[in-house]
Amino acid sequence: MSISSRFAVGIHILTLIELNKDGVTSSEFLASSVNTNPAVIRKLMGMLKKAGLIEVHPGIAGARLAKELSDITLFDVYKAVNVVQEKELFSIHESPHPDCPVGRNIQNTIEPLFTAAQLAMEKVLRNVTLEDVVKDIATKENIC
Amino acid sequence: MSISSRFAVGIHILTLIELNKDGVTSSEFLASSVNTNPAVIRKLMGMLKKAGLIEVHPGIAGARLAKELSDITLFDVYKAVNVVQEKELFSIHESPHPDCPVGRNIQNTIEPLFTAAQLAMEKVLRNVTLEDVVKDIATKENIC
DNA sequence: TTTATCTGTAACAACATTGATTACATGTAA
DNA sequence: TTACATGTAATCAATGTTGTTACAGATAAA
Repeated sequence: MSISSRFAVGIHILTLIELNKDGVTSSEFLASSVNTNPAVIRKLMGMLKKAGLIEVHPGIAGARLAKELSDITLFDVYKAVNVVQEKELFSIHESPHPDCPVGRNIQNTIEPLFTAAQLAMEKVLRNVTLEDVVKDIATKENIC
Repeated sequence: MSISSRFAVGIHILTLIELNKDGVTSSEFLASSVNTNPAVIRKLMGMLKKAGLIEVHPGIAGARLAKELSDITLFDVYKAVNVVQEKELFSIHESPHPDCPVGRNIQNTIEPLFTAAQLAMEKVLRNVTLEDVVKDIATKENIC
């Protein structure tokens, strides 16, 4: 099972808004680049807006970044699109049997281990900004 | 979205096999402790067996660990129960538009970042063994 | 004010995965 | 032979994802 591609698409959206900042980045334009439906993009834009990452207004075409590129980390996007809940990357089975020494302790024993693993993953995401992503694409395109 | 509880149940199974090593750990016994169906347990036991973590034989009740407790890491269990594929904790949208500078590069740019995050998470799992889990439960039960 | 165009959002379908359940074939030992 | 265990397939309900359609509401321009 994989984490929803909303995360990757969210990064795509923000990156394209930046690289197209001299133009109008509408949901249709984004949908074409991502290769999906404009309604899907608008739903994601709603999440990014709610998280304070972009500015977008009903009736007005286009979206703009609400923060500096270097102030937006992949973790911000990850949280914005709501793909993984806090402490819930891994799920633990409910209601193990309380009469068993393992059953009555397994959840409390496992939980901090799973949380530590999740936090390690999230720490990597915190250390990458959209600026890094944009620069990497610029390098690949030789427009640096 | 969460990683399947097969992972947590796999840990539960192995831990209980160890703590019940003087008895017979059948799928029914395990199912009772986990609070699920014996067939679910047998399916998981099949995965753990295939990964070389336990020994179990058709027609013979009970399972035994195939390795030392300290030689089984959470990562081994995680791989055994097949909850996350290599490089696929995060999914990336397919077929972005090749005519767009972002569309034609986003996958290659994002992939190593996602992989790094996944590896950081897995590294934590590699550093915890079943022995740690069993000891923690023993401590909680005051049977240390 | 009307019209065109955009965002915001809800409803629905198609699909995949999970976990539970049932059933039964197969293997083992008494 | 019998009792009981594992191995495994089929099915189902519940859930989440993604795509699609439709339409309400906001805005700007004619």
